[in-house]
Amino acid sequence: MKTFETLDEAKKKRIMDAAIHEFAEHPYEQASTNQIVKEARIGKGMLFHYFDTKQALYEYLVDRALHVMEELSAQYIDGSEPDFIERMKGSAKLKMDVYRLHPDLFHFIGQVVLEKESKIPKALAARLEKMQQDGLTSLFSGIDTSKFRDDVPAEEVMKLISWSIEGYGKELLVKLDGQTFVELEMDSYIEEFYTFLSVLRRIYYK
Amino acid sequence: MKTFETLDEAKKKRIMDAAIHEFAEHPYEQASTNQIVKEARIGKGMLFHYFDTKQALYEYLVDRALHVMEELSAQYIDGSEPDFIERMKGSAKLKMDVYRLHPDLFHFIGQVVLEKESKIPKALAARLEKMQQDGLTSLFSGIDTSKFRDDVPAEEVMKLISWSIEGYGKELLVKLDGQTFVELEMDSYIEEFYTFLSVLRRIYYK
DNA sequence: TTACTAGTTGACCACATCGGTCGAAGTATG
DNA sequence: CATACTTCGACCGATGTGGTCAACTAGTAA
Repeated sequence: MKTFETLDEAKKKRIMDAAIHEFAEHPYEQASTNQIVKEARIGKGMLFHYFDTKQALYEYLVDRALHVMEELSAQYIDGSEPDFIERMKGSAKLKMDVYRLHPDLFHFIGQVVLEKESKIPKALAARLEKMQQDGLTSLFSGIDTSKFRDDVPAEEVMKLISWSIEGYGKELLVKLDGQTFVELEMDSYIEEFYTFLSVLRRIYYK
Repeated sequence: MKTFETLDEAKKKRIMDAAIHEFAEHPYEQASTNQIVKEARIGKGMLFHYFDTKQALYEYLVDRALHVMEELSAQYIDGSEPDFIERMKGSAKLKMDVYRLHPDLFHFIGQVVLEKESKIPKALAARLEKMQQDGLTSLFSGIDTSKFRDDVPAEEVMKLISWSIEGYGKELLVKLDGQTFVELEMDSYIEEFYTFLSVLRRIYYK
């Protein structure tokens, strides 16, 4: 790990991308260091020179992934915004940007969470749990529920809205699958998303 | 395969359950026949006596799975029902019962669909595709859209409703996770589900 | 030129697991 | 006792694993 940090950025990125990609697609035991060095176009020796063991590489990646998510979450999600849909908008944009900039990050973190017996030290596990916890509370607490229609419980309104946005996002991902994003196109998708949110507002707000 | 059909039901079920479970959790190449015989509590020799190869076992399982799904789909989904939510109700009940009676069936079929280069012969692949196609059309075509509220396009109303039901179902699964189902409890969940549907009706119908 | 260093490689190691085989032991029937 | 049918799991060659290490390269200093 000592020498890894001093590598030129391009090679560092190649290695981390390859490793995150591999760990995103397979659980820890099935993820192959052979596959990682092949995709990163480095010799096997180098990987074990930078990281003494597969486990050390894994923990390094989890740490970096959590770091990125922590930074972005703070940046995108405003816990003081009382309007539910407005807050969901931030969360949706967060997801979109993560998908664009770090396509494998969500899958990677997902795999870490799914791991049967946690492969990570307590300190990392705690950060991971905190992130999950914060993700929920920062979305659903401190919301001004008086704006919602009265004939459905506020709790249920929030669930229905988030399920709808989730479904919309999933459909969008399928539509975008494989497409290379030009910024201009992206803007039109965001436009469409905002109209979708206004529909939800019409349906679920007074 | 000749002798397999003549086994006593209990052993047959043990083997099929074990095999479907294994193929549901891993893609074809990673699924282990060793694991299957262990879980089914039979010797390895027997498995390769009933099915000559892993591939033959796999194809047999896909055929049986499709058979079950085809039967149940016909039984639960009424393509002539013009009310959208009513039709979704049938589909939701189908899913619930499959989860109860054949817990690994959905995952198994999902894995078959995900397989990069299809491991199944054309005849099976065609049945699989037909099932997926029918699943979509039988849910969304021939619906009486005049009942929907006018300020949102009918297409979008149907998506919103199905996303909401999907979210509800997923939450229910988490709640039920690990719980052993007593029929009585089950009824109360169905009751709750019907109230949920009536909420959706209030929201999305005129 | 020579000597030393730092970076890099992939053949190689012991081990595990894979799909599949097969000789032998067990059981039932005659 | 003999014959036939089940059943088992040790075993096979092939493949893949995380990790090592002798050897090669390129640059620098004397």
